[in-house]
Amino acid sequence: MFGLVDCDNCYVSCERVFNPKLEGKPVVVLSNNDGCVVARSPEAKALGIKEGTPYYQLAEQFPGVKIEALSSNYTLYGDMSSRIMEILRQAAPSIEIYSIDEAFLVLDGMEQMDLKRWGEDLSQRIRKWVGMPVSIGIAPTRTLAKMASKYAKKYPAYHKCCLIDTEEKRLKALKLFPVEDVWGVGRRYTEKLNYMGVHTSLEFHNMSAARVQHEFHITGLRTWKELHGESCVGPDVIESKKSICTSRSFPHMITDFESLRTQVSNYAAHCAFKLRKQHGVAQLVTVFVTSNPFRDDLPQYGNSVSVTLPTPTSTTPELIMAAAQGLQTIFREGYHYKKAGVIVSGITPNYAVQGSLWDLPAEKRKQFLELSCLMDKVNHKNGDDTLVVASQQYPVDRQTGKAAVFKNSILHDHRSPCYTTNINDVIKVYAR
DNA sequence: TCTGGGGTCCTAGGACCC
DNA sequence: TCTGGGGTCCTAGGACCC
Repeated sequence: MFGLVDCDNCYVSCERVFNPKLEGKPVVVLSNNDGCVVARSPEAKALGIKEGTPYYQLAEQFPGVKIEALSSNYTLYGDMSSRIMEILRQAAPSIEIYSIDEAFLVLDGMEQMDLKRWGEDLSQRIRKWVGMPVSIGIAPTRTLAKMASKYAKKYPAYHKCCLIDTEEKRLKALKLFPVEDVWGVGRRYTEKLNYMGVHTSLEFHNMSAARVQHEFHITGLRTWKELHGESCVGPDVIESKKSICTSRSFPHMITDFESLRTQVSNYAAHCAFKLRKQHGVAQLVTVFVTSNPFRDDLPQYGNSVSVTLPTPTSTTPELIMAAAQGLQTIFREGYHYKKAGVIVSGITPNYAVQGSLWDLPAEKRKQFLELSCLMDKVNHKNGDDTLVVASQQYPVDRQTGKAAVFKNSILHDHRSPCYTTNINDVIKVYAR
């Protein structure tokens, strides 16, 4: 049996733990730059606020309604998440962390227990110890466990835990569950299934395996098997990432190469940091830029390029240089750029690096690596971006004397304090 | 004025090999 | 007029997830 633990309205619930005044009100949490809605309280959902709604449209769509809007605070959510995961680790034989607000539990050897009761207790414990409401689904496959958790979330009578452990329950659950809500069925598959006259997961379940395989390939067939109770969707427990991406939209559009290069340098530096953190090195650096697709009045442009490094590396200077080199080949004058990003891939462990004839001298790389690790240490101790490579803050604004990077940094005007990780934030709150 | 970020997997088709 | 057979690897794009 598998369990799936899912936080209810994760980001909003995190905020409410430390600000109880938000209870019972429509609350939304916004994406970077306070761009659009990424999380909603039940009250906000009831109002009809859709996920992904641009923040500025809320006032137009809901005139006169008081909606609490908060900037996202990932430091807080990440810390709350790790507390919950720690409880799960102690509760289950093994867990697979699936995302910041979800984890699968592998319940091997617990089949004889009263799993319904066990799940209800676990949910209550998390609520009591961390303050987070969670819904739990338990079933023979991960896909069915996901389905069960949605039932647990929707119907209070389940007491936060829904168990699918008999044929009867499985078929009943399938019958009442829209196929588009099945894990593994996205927008495109839904369109196709609806066109074929399939609307509930039971109808999908009743299709022939051959037909499913033909129309939806191996991925669709796996989902189909999972609904039949055959476990075949892997946990994807990935110790180290196969690719690492850092990308951002800019609050103000960028037209000049220097400013864009500054942003790209920062993203490359961040990728390098994440890479070192997982003890990896990357062979490929991809840079992409796009204009603003919402501005019909402006010419559109988007492009990407990959730069292969002679030798895989994780040093900040090398990855910045590769990214800047890539940017040079795709940058075009005359466009208003809204977003850029850097992806590093071809990742291997850093102990198995194959050298190259055309490489940097070993001594130079060693220096770069030592420098990068030193930066990590200083930045960990004193805060992000205490030490940066010069190109990350170039050019300096002649009027203000401030670096370009600060001129275009992310906006988050409604961010809550980092209650659990920053003592200064906590002191400020109490002082108020 | 203002529209997010970060991943994985699969498949088809092209390049290349003998 | 006619131009083989069998394979691997890589990449872009499309699907999915949160």
